[in-house]
Amino acid sequence: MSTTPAPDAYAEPHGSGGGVGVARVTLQTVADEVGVSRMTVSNAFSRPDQLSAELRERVLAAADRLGYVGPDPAARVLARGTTGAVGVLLTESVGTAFQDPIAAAFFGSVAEELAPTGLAVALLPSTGTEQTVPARDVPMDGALVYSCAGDMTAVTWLLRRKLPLVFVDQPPTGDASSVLLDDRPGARAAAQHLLDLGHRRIAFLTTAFGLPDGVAPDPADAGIGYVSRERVAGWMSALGPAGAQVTAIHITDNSEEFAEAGARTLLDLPERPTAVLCFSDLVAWTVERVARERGLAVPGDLSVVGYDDSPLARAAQPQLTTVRQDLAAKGRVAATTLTRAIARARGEEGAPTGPEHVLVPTELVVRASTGPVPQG
Amino acid sequence: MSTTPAPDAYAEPHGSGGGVGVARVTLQTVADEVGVSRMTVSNAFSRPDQLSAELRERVLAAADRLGYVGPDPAARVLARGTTGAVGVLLTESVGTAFQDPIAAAFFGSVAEELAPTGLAVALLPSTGTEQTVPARDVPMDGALVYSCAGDMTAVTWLLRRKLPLVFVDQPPTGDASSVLLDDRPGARAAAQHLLDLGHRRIAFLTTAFGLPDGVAPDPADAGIGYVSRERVAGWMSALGPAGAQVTAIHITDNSEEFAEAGARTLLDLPERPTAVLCFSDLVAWTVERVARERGLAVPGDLSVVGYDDSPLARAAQPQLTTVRQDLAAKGRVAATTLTRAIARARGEEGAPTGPEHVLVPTELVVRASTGPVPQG
DNA sequence: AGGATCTACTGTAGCGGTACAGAAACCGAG
DNA sequence: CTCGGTTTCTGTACCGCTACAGTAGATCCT
Repeated sequence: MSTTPAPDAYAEPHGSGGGVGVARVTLQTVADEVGVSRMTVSNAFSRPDQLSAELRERVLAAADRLGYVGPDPAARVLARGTTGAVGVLLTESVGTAFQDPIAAAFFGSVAEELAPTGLAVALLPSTGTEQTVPARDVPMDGALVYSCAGDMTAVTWLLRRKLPLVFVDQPPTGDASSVLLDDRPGARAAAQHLLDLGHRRIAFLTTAFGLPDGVAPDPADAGIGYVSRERVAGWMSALGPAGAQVTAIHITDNSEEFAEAGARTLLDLPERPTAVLCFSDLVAWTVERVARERGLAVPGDLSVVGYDDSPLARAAQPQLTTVRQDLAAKGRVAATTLTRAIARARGEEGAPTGPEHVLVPTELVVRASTGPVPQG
Repeated sequence: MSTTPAPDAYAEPHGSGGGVGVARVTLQTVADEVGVSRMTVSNAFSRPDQLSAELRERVLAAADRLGYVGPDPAARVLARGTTGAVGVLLTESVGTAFQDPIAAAFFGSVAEELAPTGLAVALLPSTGTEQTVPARDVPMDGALVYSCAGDMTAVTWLLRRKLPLVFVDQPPTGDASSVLLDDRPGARAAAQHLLDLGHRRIAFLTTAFGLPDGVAPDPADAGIGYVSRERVAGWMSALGPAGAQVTAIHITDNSEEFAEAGARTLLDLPERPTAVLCFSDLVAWTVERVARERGLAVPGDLSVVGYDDSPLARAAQPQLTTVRQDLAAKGRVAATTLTRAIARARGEEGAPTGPEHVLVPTELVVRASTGPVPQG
């Protein structure tokens, strides 16, 4: 015995890649070990009711012994035809999307609602390499298109794949479903609130909602500025008939930087408005700050209205009058609308027979940043 | 000719499932149309250099005509062995993770850094259904484990799958890589700053960093409270030697609600501390608010130090002295560490030969919420 | 006793691609 | 005219799993 060379000496005769190539453990490996068919092992993992509890135990034990984790997800996806994941298509810059607490809260709510269904959420950057375009190459059962102004090529891929789609904060294309904020009534209420306080010289501070002059509107770009347009429409529906004197100031982006520039422009106006309707709480918060820096009182000299009712609205001094959107609800609705769209594509029972379009309500919240129009 | 029945009349002879079952368009369909092999069509899409430009054009045109979008992602994943996606394992509650601006900014940075590589990010809720456990069932090339205190079952799945893993804000297991915040020096500097201002009665307001009494520490739970422990260790490394009188107040969770309770406890202390070191800016911000409500001046009566340098730190009144962590950098590093770990698993050249462990620096930022110890 | 119905397991036939090793045609050089 | 080297396309062999239709034996009912 002692002269017998160690068995290991003969292992891996050709010493392939230095041990990296350990033959993979598959269903078959386990099946051979237990002495059953591959199908039985598959059932032991995926359909326990198809075999006796006793055999299942033995199979699972053998699998454990061999270090078999379970059916390979990739292979399972191919064989089953479902992926267990849905995509979320984001704006050009994913980072920006996450900086925005509104977007972040929305994603969180979506993921949370989806978790119990076992669906994972895949974030799809709309850009990609030449080689890899997530919207085209990531396996998924459906996708959420979230306010993707501009870059429509990713959306085009999703459409071509005929994936169940839900457009959020953006009008839908084709037979996709949609979840839109019912912005107009909320915006209208905010404007009416200012009118009721006696304001007649009112400004908007909002992101651009039209295309640059001379650019032909591309139908594929229908989503651009949709949200701003709706909010402006809501504001105007109250202010127009009342004959208020309206000044619109456009800011490039919903960021503190641009908001600050916009606020300065606003306060430099020869006939300074007595109230301002802002695209977001961030903008409103910035206006408050700039006004304070100039020694103007809010709401004494200037009433400010925000939008979203984000945490910032309550953190601001004075706390912002704003239009609340229920982000948690929006996320939940988006998630269920998507799962229903997927069910529809699969022809499941009880699934909707066509695309669904949901409006999420908005509501005016009056706090301390608005007050009666100053005398004189 | 006019007597010939319309060709359509004979289409779909067995009228299968009412049109739902339109035979799927695959590589083969296109290949037959063009009269080439399946392989050639595959190459037309995936490896253009393998065929003549002219033929490729014809293939692509035919594909377009037939409505063939491109190789099926699921099948491609199986055949190629790579998925084009990485997972991010989140805390029990995905929603909570996204509420937290720190976490949100981190994810954004990760996704942004990953975008150019064409990798999508899959959010893995650590829970799932009985049937579906994302950490086990989602195809991915690797994963980030982000501060997943407690629930280790999902992590266990990832480990068993032998996926390339990067632990973030949590000590790594096995041969996983890690990206940790270098909390101690920053925390130490914050504590030293208070000492330099003359403070000797100092409180901590932090999330629990130990296990409840009587619970045996489970090695698998090594990650629990890691961050708090590090910060406390940093604070103590300065305060201990200086002989400061330290009171630790534990809060259940890094939320405004618990922070508020903690702040009250703190201010009710018989011998009220003159300064407080907080686990986060959110906690510090809350302390400022509660102090203000009680008519205490910050920093006149109480110095407050935050942590993270989140946007809240600058929004607070007075602006918070805090310890900055560079979230964008942390995200970038986490992303590249993960791609390197994946490269290593694939045995690519230039890949690291072992797990990598990166420390992200922290830095004290002095603002207005700290001042000299009050006289008397 | 003789079907009808279950339960427990197996075999076959894909799912829709890609890798890799040819084979055939082409091409300039010796 | 032959020969090595390209370029261009093809055939085969998987990737690892699941759906579905069976088969065989056990159980039940009348």
